[in-house]
Amino acid sequence: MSSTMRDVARLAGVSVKTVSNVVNHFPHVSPTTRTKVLTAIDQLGYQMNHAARSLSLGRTGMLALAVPELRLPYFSELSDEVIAAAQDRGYTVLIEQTGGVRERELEVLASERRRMTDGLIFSPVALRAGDAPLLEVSFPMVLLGERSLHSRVPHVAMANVAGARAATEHLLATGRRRIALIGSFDAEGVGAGSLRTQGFLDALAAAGLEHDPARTGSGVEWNRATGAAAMRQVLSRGVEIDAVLALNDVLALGAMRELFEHGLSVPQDVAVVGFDDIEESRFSRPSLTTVEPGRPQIARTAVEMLVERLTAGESAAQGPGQEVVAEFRLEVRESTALPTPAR
Amino acid sequence: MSSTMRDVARLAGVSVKTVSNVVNHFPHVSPTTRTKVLTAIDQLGYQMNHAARSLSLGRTGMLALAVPELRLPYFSELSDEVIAAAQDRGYTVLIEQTGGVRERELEVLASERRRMTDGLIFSPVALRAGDAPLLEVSFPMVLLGERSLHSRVPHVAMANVAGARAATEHLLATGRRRIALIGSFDAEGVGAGSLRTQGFLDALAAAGLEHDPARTGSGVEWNRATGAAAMRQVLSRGVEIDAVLALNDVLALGAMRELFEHGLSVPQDVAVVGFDDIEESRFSRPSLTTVEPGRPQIARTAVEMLVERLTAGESAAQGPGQEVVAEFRLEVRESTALPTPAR
DNA sequence: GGGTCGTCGGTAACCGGTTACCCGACGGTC
DNA sequence: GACCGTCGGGTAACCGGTTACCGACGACCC
Repeated sequence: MSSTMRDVARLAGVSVKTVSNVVNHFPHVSPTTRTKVLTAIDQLGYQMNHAARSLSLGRTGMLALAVPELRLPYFSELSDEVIAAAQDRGYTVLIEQTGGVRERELEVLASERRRMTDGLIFSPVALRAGDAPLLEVSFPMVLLGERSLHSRVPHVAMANVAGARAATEHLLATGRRRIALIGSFDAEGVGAGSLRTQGFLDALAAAGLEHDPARTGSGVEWNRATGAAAMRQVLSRGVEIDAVLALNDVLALGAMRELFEHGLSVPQDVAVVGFDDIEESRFSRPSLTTVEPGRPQIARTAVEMLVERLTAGESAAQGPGQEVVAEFRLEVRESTALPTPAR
Repeated sequence: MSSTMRDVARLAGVSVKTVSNVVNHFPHVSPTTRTKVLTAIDQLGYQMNHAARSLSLGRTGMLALAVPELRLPYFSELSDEVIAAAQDRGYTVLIEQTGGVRERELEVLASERRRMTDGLIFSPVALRAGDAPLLEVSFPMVLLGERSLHSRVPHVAMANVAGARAATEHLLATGRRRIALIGSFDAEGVGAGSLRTQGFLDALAAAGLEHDPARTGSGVEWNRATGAAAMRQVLSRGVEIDAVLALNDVLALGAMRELFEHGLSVPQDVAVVGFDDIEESRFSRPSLTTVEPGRPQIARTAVEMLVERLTAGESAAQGPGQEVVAEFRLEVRESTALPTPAR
């Protein structure tokens, strides 16, 4: 069907080595020879066979990115950024979805696709503390997540505790005292949920306040529907609230939706804060105050760390479990605005 | 580093052919032999080298999906559905982004990644009528889009004209007469924009109405920000409106946001309809009436058509440019609700 | 009991690149 | 004019699977 390097070599009257030298931009090829080869390639419409190259080199040029779900805005935006960063370094990204389910997250580590990619950027959300040993894998991997889970695997973390704490402090600073917590997490989990909750509780404690469990709306899956349901749960208990901290933006958006259904206005009656800074939060009504966790930096850093491992050769193994914590920023928007003084 | 089929064969005391037979689930392998081989595989932790297999078989087991942008909800949801459908058939999906830019869409057709995948599901949005010949490619491809662009390439289309017409008729049926059109498109384009606009105009014409160009808000890039800007444009002209048809959901969401900024309420003052039925539209405030274009069916059908081409062998070339048009459904939600009669 | 058929498994060529190693040619030096 | 160093370019082995072809062995039949 398609032509091979041998065909090109024959047509150009050179050897396969020379063709290889040309396509790989090796030095030490005379201009005349180069031209001959390029002409032949053009004439035959030659395109390199990627499988053969991979087999020979022992690398595929692909990185895998494993995320819970692509349809969650945070992860689709993250994927976009990872793809861009990888592209800059000559890598192609293969996305895998785990559904945020522990079994499927563990499967990712042993998947057949590990043999199709040179390395993995893995964002687990359902693994537990006891799973740490399973992360000691033999292939290059960079984790997106919390330090609690892994010992010697390099990873890029976000400031979950500090971010949630800052968000909560912002609510406190604007006079709110009865803050609902929307979204929960697997008790054995070590993911963002427990850390963000920690930051929330820390801020309350520092202000001498205690969290009333009746103000917690549970929802392990973080999407709009569970956000709405969790909010409904809290409201149905008849407990008074003047603010909401949601564990992420989509939960917050679902919660806002539910508040409106109940005739409560944001931010006049209830202030709302999210976490993630997805694009939608800038266009919701009202726009959502949220924690920007440094997602572009996370994507870029993860790719850089992984590519570095890949190109470092033998020295790769020696590297200690590197950790980078991205810088966060609180994006204050309408959902936590104070009533105008004039009022 | 890792072990090969030869190693397994040696340890199991059989030949590579037998190992191959076992891992590929060929019949005619005695249970005892199978067990020996599986034990050896287990013992060595053998995993097949994917590149070698691809080289030998001449297929990679990967399908490419080229979309404008993953961060647009419509495409992240579509990607999820395509990945699921491909997985069911044993294929892995590689996502490529074109940014909705014509040059990059053309690049996709010649990309190095074509050699890494067995086929392509391509959703072009910026190609023009004159580009049709460029789509006569030598590799298996299924297009997501409009029939106007391609002659003999199999494709899966959505009912853009009929869907937009139904949406517009719904607005007319609820008494709206001064409908703004939000979003525009490349005049030379043949994408969804022109077709949806066509459906809109058709519906108006059928009702004996004419569209006032002052009610068109332009925005070629379809996202929330342009939706808001387009709405602002229309409102700033001082022209009266009682409804909005946006060319897709994110434009509609941006437009709603802008209407609120101007103190207009939806649906009391202005009714709004979108197109795509992204998940967010069910949770916006108010929830958005929209056209559900049959996206799951589109994803499934596209994968089925492509896989069929791939497995059909030589007969593949003979197939005529198959076309499937997905069934749409108008999802009526709050954004077009009639004021309650009691009022 | 010998021949034939069917089953199971071995051998080796092949997929299409990369690259270690080698050689030939050419320019420069004494 | 002979020798040496340098550099462009050729040959062939190798990456790790798949598979055409072939041989061996057991069962079944006459």
